[in-house]
Amino acid sequence: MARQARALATRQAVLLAAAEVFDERGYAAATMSEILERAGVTKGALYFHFGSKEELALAVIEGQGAWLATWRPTSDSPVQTLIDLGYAFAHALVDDPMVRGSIRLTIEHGSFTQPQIAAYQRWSDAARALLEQARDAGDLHPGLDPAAAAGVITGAVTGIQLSSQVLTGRRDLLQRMADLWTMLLPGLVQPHALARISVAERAPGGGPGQAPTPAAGTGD
Amino acid sequence: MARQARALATRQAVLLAAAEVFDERGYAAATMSEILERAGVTKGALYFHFGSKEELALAVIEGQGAWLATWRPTSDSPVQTLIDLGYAFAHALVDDPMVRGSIRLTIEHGSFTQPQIAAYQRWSDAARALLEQARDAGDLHPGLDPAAAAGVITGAVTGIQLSSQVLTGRRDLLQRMADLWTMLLPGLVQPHALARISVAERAPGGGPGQAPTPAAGTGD
DNA sequence: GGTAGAATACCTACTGGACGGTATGCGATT
DNA sequence: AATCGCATACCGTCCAGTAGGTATTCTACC
Repeated sequence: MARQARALATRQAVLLAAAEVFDERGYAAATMSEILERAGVTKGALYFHFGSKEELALAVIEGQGAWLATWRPTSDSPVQTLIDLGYAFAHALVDDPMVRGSIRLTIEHGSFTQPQIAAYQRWSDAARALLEQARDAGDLHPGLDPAAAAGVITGAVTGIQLSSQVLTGRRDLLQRMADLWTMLLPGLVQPHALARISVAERAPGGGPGQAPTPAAGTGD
Repeated sequence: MARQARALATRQAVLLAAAEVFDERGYAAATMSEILERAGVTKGALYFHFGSKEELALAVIEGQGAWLATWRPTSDSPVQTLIDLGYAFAHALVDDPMVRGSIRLTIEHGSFTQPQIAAYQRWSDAARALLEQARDAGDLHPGLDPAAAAGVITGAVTGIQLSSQVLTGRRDLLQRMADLWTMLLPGLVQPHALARISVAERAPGGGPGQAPTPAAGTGD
């Protein structure tokens, strides 16, 4: 597909710079000039890889899916895996510029319409799949709808993350995540399952590293 | 202060139009031209009342505080009041353009920094006050921190609202709110108190109407 | 293994348009 | 008659995108 290694490198540089600028300024306020400058490439190079500002933003959003796709279960317990996923995501929100930019663009629903619906859906689907496993294992409260719970959890995580960012620059994100799980789990899982779950973060680092295979090309 | 009734009317028209446009496009993508057009006023009129685009946005954000300030407890039970407040807010998010625009601007943390922190804080403080009352009444789980719970609740509501907007244009907002309370309350209040609380929406309409006294003037 | 030439990858300079904000003037209200 | 409230016309700036040329890398053939 992409022929030269050099091309891949500049493409990645552009994507990273774009993610950073989109994260800091938002889509509309971000300027191509700042992205160019930060990536250390020229306008011609950028527009060779990405046909427009919007196309570039879509490629950044796609990075979120790439991150999620690298996630692997961390426990036999689906609920525990869900909690671990939440913490890994929280770390990515602090450390991984691609994820940060992607999330900001996803939250800004203005300019586009379809793509960030897909992004939300991906998270919700992942959570629902884990919750369905938990239900089948008899861990959840009877009558609890995994889809509804998945919606609540993804929404809550989204909002927790957002308020943490606005209020403290995400400095208290981990604490807020712990608070969320502490208060939410009793309404989801039965007491016998609750006893086997660690609500606090387990592994200090956690999460997939930088995605090895970058976003699929949306170019040309 | 404001001398003529006509002036107040145009000011309100501008504010309303601005709230709508900010809600639909976001701060940066919103143009003054569209606000002018929708308000049916000219540039001179607008800039007489608001010195800049940012000042106009701040006035819109202030509408959120005005809405919250008109809220009055709806029940003897603080927790029930909190739930009712959530539903009233959900209705305002659907019906009240000022609240919608204000929320969108609050969520976009890019251009400003201070004001929307205040907006978040107001919600968090309101929730914390109610939760402290609930704690003093012995309704909460012992050891539960009202401030932490308030943070979780405001964050969760923020995110629920946001995902509902992106995914369904807020059509399922009420359902998602009900889901949230159903799953969250067991982690907050003790069983004996839980029995006295209605998690579903109680009054069909609900919430303060359009704020009678508009936002305090930031113009001069 | 050297070279023509064809893609591929990138650079520079420019453009057209839109946008926020201002200067100035004029009727209405007090 | 003086302030208030608003209208019109204009300005400087900045930005996404493009046109057209240049460098780099790959392929093919000798």
